[in-house]
Amino acid sequence: MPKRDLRPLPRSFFDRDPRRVARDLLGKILIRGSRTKISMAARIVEVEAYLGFKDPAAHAFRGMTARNSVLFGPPGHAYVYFIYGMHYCLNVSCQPSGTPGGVLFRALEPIAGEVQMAKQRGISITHRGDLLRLTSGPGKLTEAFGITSKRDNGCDLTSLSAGLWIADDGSSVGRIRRTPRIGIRVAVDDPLRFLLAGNPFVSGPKRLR
DNA sequence: ATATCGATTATCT
DNA sequence: GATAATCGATATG
Repeated sequence: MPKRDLRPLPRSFFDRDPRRVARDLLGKILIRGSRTKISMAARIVEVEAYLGFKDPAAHAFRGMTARNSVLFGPPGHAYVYFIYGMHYCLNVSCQPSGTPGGVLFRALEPIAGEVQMAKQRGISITHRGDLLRLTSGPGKLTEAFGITSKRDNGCDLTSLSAGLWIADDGSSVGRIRRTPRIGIRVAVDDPLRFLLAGNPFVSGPKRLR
């Protein structure tokens, strides 16, 4: 019997190795809203872990900069960065201050607020399958959730104050699959991508689903 | 000051 | 499978 308590996950949840956080984040819910109203909600179905100084693919690998400083701060905060001149990506910082690490949100399964998501994505939902294009990619899900500037960079995802948080609705997750990460050119063999096996909202090539 | 490239997406062949 | 779109961060001169 699922919980209906959708309060933010505690900071301690994120104060761990990004690989552990990534795996445990699958099945949780990303929520946009306020104390009185949830405007959007979607299940986390695909994430990637990025480590610190030992991970050449991580933004934190070459040390702290103005851009990646959130990764070096306390756990549970949003690291939002701009990529390819047109997309934003959302991460959550992991591990204690001084130890960089994070988890990239790569795909979500919409639960509520699909109309608003479609509006912010600039697409209409007229065919079966259009829902699949709402949040099935790191740049898509940020656009759907209105994370379209660095305004959200650094916000606390363990609090209601930013209007963006992560909750556990008590639902059980099915089989979890690990694969190499997508879109990187170094450390291409490390299996740090985690997904709900067979979930239709997952991004990337079919062979990695 | 200028060049290169990226944790992507949409569109075309 | 290949490529354009588009810009901030980073590297190099």
